[in-house]
Amino acid sequence: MSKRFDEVIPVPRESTKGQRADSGGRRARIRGVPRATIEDVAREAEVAPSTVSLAFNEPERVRPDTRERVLAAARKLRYRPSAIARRLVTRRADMLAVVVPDTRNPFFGKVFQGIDTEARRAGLDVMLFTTENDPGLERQRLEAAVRNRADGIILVGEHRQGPDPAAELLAEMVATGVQVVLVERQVERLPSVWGRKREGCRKAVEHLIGLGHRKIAFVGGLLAQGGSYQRLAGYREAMEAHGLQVRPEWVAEGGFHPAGGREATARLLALDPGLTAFVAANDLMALGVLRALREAGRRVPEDASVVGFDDIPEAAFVVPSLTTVDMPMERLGRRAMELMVRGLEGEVLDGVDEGLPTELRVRESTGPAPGDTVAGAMGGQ
Amino acid sequence: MSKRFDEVIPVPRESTKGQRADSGGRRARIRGVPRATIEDVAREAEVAPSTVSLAFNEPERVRPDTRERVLAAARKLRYRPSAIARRLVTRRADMLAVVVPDTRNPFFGKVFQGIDTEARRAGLDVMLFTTENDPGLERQRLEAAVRNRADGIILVGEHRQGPDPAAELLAEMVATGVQVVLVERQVERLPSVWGRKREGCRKAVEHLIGLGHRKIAFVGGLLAQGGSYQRLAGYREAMEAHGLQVRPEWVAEGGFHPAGGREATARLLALDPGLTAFVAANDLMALGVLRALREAGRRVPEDASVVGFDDIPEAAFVVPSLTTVDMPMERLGRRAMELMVRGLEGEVLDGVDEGLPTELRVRESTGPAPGDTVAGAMGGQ
DNA sequence: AGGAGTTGTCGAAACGTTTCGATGAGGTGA
DNA sequence: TCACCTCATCGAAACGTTTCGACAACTCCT
Repeated sequence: MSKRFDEVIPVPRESTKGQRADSGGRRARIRGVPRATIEDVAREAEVAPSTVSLAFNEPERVRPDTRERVLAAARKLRYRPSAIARRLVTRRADMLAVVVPDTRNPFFGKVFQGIDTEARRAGLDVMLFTTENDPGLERQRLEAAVRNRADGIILVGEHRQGPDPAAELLAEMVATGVQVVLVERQVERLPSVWGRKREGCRKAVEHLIGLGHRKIAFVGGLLAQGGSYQRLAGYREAMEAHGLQVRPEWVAEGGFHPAGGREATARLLALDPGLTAFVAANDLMALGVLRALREAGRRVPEDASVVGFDDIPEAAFVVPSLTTVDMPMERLGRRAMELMVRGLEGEVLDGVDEGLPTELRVRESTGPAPGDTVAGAMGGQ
Repeated sequence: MSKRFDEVIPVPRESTKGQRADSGGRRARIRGVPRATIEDVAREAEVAPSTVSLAFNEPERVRPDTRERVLAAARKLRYRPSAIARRLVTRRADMLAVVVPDTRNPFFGKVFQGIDTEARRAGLDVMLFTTENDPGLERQRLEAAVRNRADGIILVGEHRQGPDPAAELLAEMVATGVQVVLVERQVERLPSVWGRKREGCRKAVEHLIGLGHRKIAFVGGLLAQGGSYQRLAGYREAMEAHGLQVRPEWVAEGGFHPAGGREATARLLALDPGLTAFVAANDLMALGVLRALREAGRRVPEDASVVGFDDIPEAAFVVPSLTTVDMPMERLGRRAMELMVRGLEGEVLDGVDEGLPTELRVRESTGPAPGDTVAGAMGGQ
């Protein structure tokens, strides 16, 4: 019966000019004792397969002694029901796909942790895909999610400006009943959870202004990687609200990592050595800012102030500890997952668009502007 | 036909004292136009379903015009083959499970990135499970992997001392043909990839000894979370090789995060204020060490030296930048995945046990021991 | 013109579950 | 004792693919 698989015919397949990326050449599957199936258990327990199924899924519907017999047989044969077969017939995967740009960034790691915690509680398994910030890859990964017939998909992370390249595909998925939830991303009509970055950044800038700073730079992320428009907008708002002009040479962009922050800051300082404060798009970049300042011979916070974004665990521990805007990362993940579960239960999530609050955490990296003795009185939101 | 799913009977299920964790209550599946199946495509293209299958999987075996017709039909109907059904019949999932302790730790994030990169290239999808360092949870997650009939499983991260709690389950998986690859973990006979932590730690300590330090502390991870035995062993080796006594009060443990490092260091300083150097089990902890030292009024590197472990991206950017041991995290992931692919192709990986080299990166956080003017001449491996 | 290969397509069985309607054994009330 | 109901179990169909052997239509040779 399983004869066919004992010796795999390695299919000629010589002309491997096949450009079908998802075919992925056949592999051998040689060794391995076959797994027990529901039929094996049924035979062992002397009942019908359907009874075995009942014993597992609706135990109250089978007589206690039968159930015990079935369970014993299952244990004896080390039976583990095949989620594959079950999926096929129930048309439910009990599985979702999570798509993130990059697992190296602690931000996504924490969001994922939140997702995973809730998923576990809901009994859902999770496939994880990374996109490397590449829209083409992102598309492929979304396709993979639908191939796998995931019940739902959580898409994390901003995209470059302009119409969302995934919008059409997402719409198709929704049409076929896949539940979609967005994190830190917005697409018309799709449920979304995000941190109030604009507000957070405004608070950060107002904090700096309150400390007497006037020449405040914004160190943003790469436009191609989602930029940091909301944060930039918050920066602008706060500056303008206080009658401060935003000079183009006060805004720089760099990769969302320490090196990016450092290089951007070096450029900024070259353009205007008079800058006294820096707002970075995330904490990793802020570390780069700190380093660039040190290399320029500026002390923090005496000569210059720095604010980060996210409040990663490291932020409180670097020296000087980082004033930063707390993004509720794990909560974003948990909340997204809660919505997902509600959506899967049939609730319509059409208008849902939740901005979770952000909080300014003042630490050592910000202080009064140099030469300014009247620190104070302007902060607050 | 799909009538059955239009209105889901919410199954009484009142006696939910069922301890079967994996049953996860039924959910509604209401909306959603049905997906096109291979039969729909066959009908549209006026061929048999088996021909559609051929057209996709062995295109050279169907006539070009037929193939074109099939592809056109598929495109028109937005057909996406069901990976589920395919899995059932081929008995291959083209999918693996990756099990990590915690995605918040950048270490695992980078390892995963390596895994994912290679997996994509091999056309494999990946399920990710986290264990929170809990052996019970780990077991559950492994069970989930076999339920899902993953082709292989990559298990990342150390376990507490003593016999590996997962060994038995892993052996069963191997017996049924699941390919297992371990990262930073060793179980008899299972292929494993790891960084040479002992050697790395020895280099770190020798570097410190070379700088004149004699009272060197080891700030290790929590025993319950895998401890850091290899690193501790390297520390011991180096100390003893240089005739330095290892005092019990020079070794402390804490959680693998900044706070853990800080608290452990505070304890160490209380026990022996004479310590001049600290080796931490990872960079996150090292940040905590730095902070604890600062809080104790010690300057780094003038009064005390600190070495971290891993070389996370932040390490080069904090102030002072961290001397640390580079763990080839992404490479660990990539290598594990390469082994996995070879294993899936039928190669026997029985004796494989690869220790990838680690490298000491000397930066600003280490310097000559206070009061020692003869820095030098003893470093090296 | 007839037989032997070759090529392209097809039908049916199989993969391992769940679910629905059917069946039969006991229990109950008249 | 008979009709009726309930309860536990069963058999068969279905889920959406792949694969194997069968088969017809061509091509090629003699």
